[in-house]
Amino acid sequence: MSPTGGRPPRVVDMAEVAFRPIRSGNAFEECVERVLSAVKLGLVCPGERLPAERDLATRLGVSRVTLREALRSLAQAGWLEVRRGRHGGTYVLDRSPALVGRRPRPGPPVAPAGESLEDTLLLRQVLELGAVELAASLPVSAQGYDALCSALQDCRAAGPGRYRTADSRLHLAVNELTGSPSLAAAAADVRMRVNNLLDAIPLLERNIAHSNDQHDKIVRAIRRGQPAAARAAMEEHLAGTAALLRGFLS
Amino acid sequence: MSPTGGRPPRVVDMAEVAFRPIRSGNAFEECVERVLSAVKLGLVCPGERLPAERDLATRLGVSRVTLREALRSLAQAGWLEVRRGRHGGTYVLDRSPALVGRRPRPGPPVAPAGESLEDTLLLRQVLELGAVELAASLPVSAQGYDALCSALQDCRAAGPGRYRTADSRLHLAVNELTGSPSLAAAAADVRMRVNNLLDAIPLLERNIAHSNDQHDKIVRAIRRGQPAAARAAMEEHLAGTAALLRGFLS
DNA sequence: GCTCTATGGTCCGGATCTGATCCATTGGAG
DNA sequence: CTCCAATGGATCAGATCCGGACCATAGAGC
Repeated sequence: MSPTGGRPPRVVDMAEVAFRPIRSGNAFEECVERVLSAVKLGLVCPGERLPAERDLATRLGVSRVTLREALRSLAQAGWLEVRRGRHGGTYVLDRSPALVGRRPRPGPPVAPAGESLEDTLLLRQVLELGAVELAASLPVSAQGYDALCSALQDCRAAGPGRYRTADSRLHLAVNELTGSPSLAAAAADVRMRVNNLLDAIPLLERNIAHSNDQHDKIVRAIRRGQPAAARAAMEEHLAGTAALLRGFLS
Repeated sequence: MSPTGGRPPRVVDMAEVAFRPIRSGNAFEECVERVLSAVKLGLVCPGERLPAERDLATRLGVSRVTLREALRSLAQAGWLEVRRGRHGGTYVLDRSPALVGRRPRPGPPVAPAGESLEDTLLLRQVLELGAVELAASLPVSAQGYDALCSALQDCRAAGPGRYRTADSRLHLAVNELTGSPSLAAAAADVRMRVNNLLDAIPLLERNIAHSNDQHDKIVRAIRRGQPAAARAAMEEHLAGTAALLRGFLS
């Protein structure tokens, strides 16, 4: 038996990992999720246009009919606007409808279980720490650094309503610096999960100021090529959010 | 006007990350891939039984009909054996058919592009280094340590035909120690990608002996709770495979 | 031996998704 | 002004997939 007196360390059944669900839902829901993520993560800014339906459907590996239903839903929900004609397309609206007209779901809305919380935070820690260390140990391209600075300034300028998006964009920019699409994709996924959790807790001015200072540190360390410093700064940054989430969701 | 000055510069189109394919193929192919992965990664050992069809189909989020087609394919290919009756089920066969009757694919079989190679190796580095560091900094349960030792010995005992599987099982056991299912799942995914790449290069006795020594180091560091040492040992271990792959696939 | 139970084997109606084709709208190019 | 190109809008036949029901098989327990 386990000699630990407290809570026994959880051992995960290996088959559980291999036989996890192939598809999270139907294609329509997946599309909504993806496009909404792209908007919430700041990958497509307000006023910008999404790829054309035919293009986007191909990229997502989904039929155009299915994609259109998803876009129509997001348009009805107030996230997107669809225009026809020569320079038509699907545009991201400025005002996020998240705070305006959200009908509350009937069932348990997101249900961020405590177990899932630690899981998400652990994965985030591994990915973001590894990525920032890698990014700081690589030569930074001028383009990459520009993107970083732009996101950094955007973070400072952003009000509370846009902070989560700007913050996400900065972090994803860091992950992109590694040059590994798979790493960036995994980081984007876990960031979306964290954002969903953060939606359940308030956004405090003090935390924003604190975060901005830490962002500065991180970017500075990357520019100077100091992996250890970058990692340490990121670790501190992540610990802040983690403590906040644990406090509110436990 | 928009509070953000201009359009943010993009080093890589971030949308590439957000709008990657939702589904890699049809459900049938996904099932084949998953089950085959579980076998190749040593998550289900030869002679063991897979979960019942109804159970497995539910776990994979797939209809039973679709799953059965996948299992039938794998049975025809010589990986599985299906038995009926009271204690029936789908059993993993002893002899891997990988070396026996594989018809060569017509098109470019796996096409491990150089770009994809670096991508995979980078993601693996981040995940496995982060995981092993985490595992060594956590109290190791008796169960977890047993699993680790079992996999370690299996590695030593395994002949060249079974080495890749035993090696994978050991690494996944390490990742499981973190207690994060998402992390373990991500690690399993990237390990499968690495294994597919490794299938294209020969397996040398010298490398096996070397790997076993490094495995010892890693497990020892985890047991003693030395994150830095564990990370260093794993880094050396991964560098070996990485160099091998770069040498053969460039 | 009989029955019970856990498993695989088979089939069908209906939901979902796809690929393709054609139409509608709009602003720019000539 | 006319035409064109790029886009969204709409529809349909067919493929894929799912949920459920029922049958077949074979070992376990009585």
